[in-house]
Amino acid sequence: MGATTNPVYLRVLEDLRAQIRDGVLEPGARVPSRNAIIARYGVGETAAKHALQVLTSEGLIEARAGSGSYVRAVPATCYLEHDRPHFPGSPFGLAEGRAVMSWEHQTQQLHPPRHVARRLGLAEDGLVTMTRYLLSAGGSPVQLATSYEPASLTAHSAAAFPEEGPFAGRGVVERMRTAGLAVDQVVEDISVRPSLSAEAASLEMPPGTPVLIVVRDHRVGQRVVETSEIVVCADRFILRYRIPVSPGTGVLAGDSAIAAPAGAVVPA
Amino acid sequence: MGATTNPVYLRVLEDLRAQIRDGVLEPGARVPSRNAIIARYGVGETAAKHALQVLTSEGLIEARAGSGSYVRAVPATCYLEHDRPHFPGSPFGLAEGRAVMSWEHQTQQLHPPRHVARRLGLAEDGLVTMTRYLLSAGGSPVQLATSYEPASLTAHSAAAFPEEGPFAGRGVVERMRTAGLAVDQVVEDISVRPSLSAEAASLEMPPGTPVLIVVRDHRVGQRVVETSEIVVCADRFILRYRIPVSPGTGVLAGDSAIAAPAGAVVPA
DNA sequence: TCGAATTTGTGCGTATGTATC
DNA sequence: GGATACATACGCACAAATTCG
Repeated sequence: MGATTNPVYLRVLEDLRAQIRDGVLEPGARVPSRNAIIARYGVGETAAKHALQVLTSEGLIEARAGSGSYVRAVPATCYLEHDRPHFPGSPFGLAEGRAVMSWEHQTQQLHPPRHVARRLGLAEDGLVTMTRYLLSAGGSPVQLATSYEPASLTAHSAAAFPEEGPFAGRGVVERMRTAGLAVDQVVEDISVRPSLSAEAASLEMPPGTPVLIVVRDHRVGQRVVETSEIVVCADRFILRYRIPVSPGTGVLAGDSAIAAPAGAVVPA
Repeated sequence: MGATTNPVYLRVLEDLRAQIRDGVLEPGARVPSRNAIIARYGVGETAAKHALQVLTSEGLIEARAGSGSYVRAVPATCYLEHDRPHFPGSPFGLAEGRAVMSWEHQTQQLHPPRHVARRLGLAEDGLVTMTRYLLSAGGSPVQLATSYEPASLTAHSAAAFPEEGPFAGRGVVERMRTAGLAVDQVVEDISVRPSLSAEAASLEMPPGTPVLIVVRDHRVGQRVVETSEIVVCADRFILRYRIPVSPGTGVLAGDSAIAAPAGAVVPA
């Protein structure tokens, strides 16, 4: 029948969603099968199918043909603390100290994709140094990061490559300093999109489930000297920013701490 | 029939996706209807339906009942800058100065949900002051925020209610100061989940579409004196954090401005 | 202004292939 | 091999929204 009232599948969908959220259906637990849903909720096959499909596309359940649908075992959502010092390619580290973070990296020089060239303010034929990172903890992948910097900036310095030479793994700010560039601002843009299949494979997650994207620019004045994209699975991780509030002052100190005087707080 | 070879709907799906990607179907253009797909590709109704549905869930097209499906003209994703000073209930403001942000709010006292009580370190029967905000720009809703603070903290001060009296809209830090509480740290946790139907209604978006959740705590030492949840549509908005790098120093000053000095500022 | 045609949204049943147990 | 479950596929029906003559 048509939907004179609320759609039938919505009733099933929201009930199951609630059960998952509230832990009635624990991670790894089996979700009622199509036939079970038909019987329990008194709906048709289409509605049952549709509800399960939406839950799948939301990343809440995972369907295994021949077996059943299961609540996705989210390994206890993890906090990624901004600026755990410090891992190459990313300013985020695991909050739990025990989990050791390891990484692989791979650097090459190439002509960047257009959107990167635009971010860096580069000409068509400009060369960039691109470094890919895969950060893992306890054997399972956590973050994917891709960093771009104009090759011309560091070409003649000891820091031409992020992960080689005396400045390996020392961070963008310090490396840029050796090239005479004083980074004065970092901008991080946080967005969400469905994962591409390549990313999903690297991060060992089902393709299409949402990922958090952090695009981070290192700037010298208005000029962007490095830009990177950090990809993390959105349902396993929470990004945590800690913002100190200078105790002496009153007016919105907490909020403005992020935009104002780091000088007073950070040891020189 | 079963899928001995490639699924039928995939042929349709990938053809349409390619046409959208390559600009053959421009933003705003009409996508072939169900019947048109059936005729043109020689597939059944199910396949046509399924292909269109996947394109919809990927956000590539937008379906209007009675009219047709159209290539989605992405509504120019908007930046929400952290700490545009300053809007009640949220530290995020629109990057574009022109767009005026307006807000409604509503305050009441009640016994908080468990997860809030836990965050605030409150007993079972504790009372909290809850304020809901709906921030809009140009007539359309942008952010939904809910703030909780223990009623006992501000009960006897002039700042008992966030949006009344002399401290209306002055921000959490300043209001807490009048109650003798020196906020020294703000923690923001960023996560993603599918929108609940109530949220979706308030934000005028389709239910189930992912939303960005920012859980923000104001802390005095280890004690959380205010906690709030900010909800924004993940499709349309990008959260932007600007982090200043103190020019004098080298070692990751920019990054650590946000987290490292915690030892010096926050009492363990 | 009204009604017919179109299109999407939702719903039903059924069938086959294939993976899992 | 058999039972179960999901993926894909067909067709059909009706409600609600839109469009257009």
